[in-house]
Amino acid sequence: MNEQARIPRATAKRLPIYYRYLTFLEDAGTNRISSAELAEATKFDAATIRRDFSYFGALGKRGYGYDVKALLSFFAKVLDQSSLINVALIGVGHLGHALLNFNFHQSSNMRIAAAFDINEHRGKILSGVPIYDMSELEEQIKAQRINIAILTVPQEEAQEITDRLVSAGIKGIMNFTPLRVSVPDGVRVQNVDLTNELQTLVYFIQNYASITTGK
Amino acid sequence: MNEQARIPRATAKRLPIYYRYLTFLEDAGTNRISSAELAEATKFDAATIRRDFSYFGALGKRGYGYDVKALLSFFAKVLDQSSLINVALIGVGHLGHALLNFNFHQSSNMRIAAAFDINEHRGKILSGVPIYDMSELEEQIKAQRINIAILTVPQEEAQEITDRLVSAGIKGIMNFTPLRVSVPDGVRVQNVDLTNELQTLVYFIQNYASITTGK
DNA sequence: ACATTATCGTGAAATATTTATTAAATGGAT
DNA sequence: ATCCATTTAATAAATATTTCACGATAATGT
Repeated sequence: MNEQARIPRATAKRLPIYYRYLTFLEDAGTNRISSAELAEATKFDAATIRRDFSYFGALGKRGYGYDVKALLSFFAKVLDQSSLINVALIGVGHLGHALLNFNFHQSSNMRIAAAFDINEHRGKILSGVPIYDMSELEEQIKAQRINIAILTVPQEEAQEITDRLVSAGIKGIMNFTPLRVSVPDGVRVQNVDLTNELQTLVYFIQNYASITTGK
Repeated sequence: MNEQARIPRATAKRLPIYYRYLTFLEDAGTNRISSAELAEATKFDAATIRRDFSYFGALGKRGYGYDVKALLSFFAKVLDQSSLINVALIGVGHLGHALLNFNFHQSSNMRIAAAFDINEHRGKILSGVPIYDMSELEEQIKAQRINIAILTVPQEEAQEITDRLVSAGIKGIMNFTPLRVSVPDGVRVQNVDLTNELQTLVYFIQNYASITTGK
């Protein structure tokens, strides 16, 4: 049932969550896991989990569950955990600083390899990451073959910098600004809008009182 | 509640985004806006936007578009922008610090009114927000009638603190930890998992190359 | 060896969401 | 005043996603 027909997006978004929990289980020495236990930990419905896994083939054993090691090494391949992925951070303000200290590498194969800001920090190394001046953006991104960027600049600059990122070869942007930036086809933007998340939370509390599940 | 049939969740999540853009338009002195223009700014499909608005009744005029002021004041009511909403921040690490400096109040009716951490910062005031010791959690949350919390504590403590928050009356949690915490019915959790967002971005870039839209 | 139990995989049903289509209404141009 | 381009609202169709329900099957216990 495979030949890699495309996986539903909703499933794709859950993949990293499964992956992380599986690494936790392996570290804990757990050998087997059922969809029901996985559901308990991830808060996704057990049937959803089985369905998700089934897109990749029959990974489990009936009456038994899933073998943690096997599942983990399979998902490691799916998520391509084999190589380190370098990411650029654009804008080293408060949030940028926090992200520099946020150890992505600890629980994934990603790390911030370069950060950019206007003058203030240039030349410094913060949390082991060199800070470059914005003028070096294209040069460094190309030289370091980075194709993912985290954008934490003031809203006013977001579109202009996005354009520069795209022309430097960036293919994915995690956008922390409230502006919905425009990008050409082939570039993907993941918006992380903290004010919205909070406002949505407030709205749901006031209007959908008894429904629990987030995301 | 009201005679209003319940709005789809997908729509509810877009509401704050519409709201913010409408405030921007009003500030800019724009009087009318079409779904197509709104689509350009928000990156949602114009038909989706019209459908979203239509759940609230006929807010627009055919052949004309939407009146910015009218739409804005309507959404202000829907999102209950009338009163200030106090939020608690639990955990003042790097990310917590960034959130203290992140001016939610500027673009919404929310603000962090109290922050909690173990000893290090207790008694201080950071970015105008008093920092309390974790031991005062229940007391302060009840006294200040806070029902939303932002959780940026180490994963190991997340569930225990969540339980305390819930028993103190918290109804909504914006969870920055990778742990999927358990909460009773009536409490809503919004997970913001930065590592996941990045990993998802990587996955989409590698597997869905030409599809742009995020979220 | 056999029964019992656990648990997957999946077709089908149910929900949810987006997109296409069309008729009706509006404002502005002629 | 009439026509035309615009643009919504409503209905229908198409997609996407989740959930149900159950047969199939592996592991375990007797």
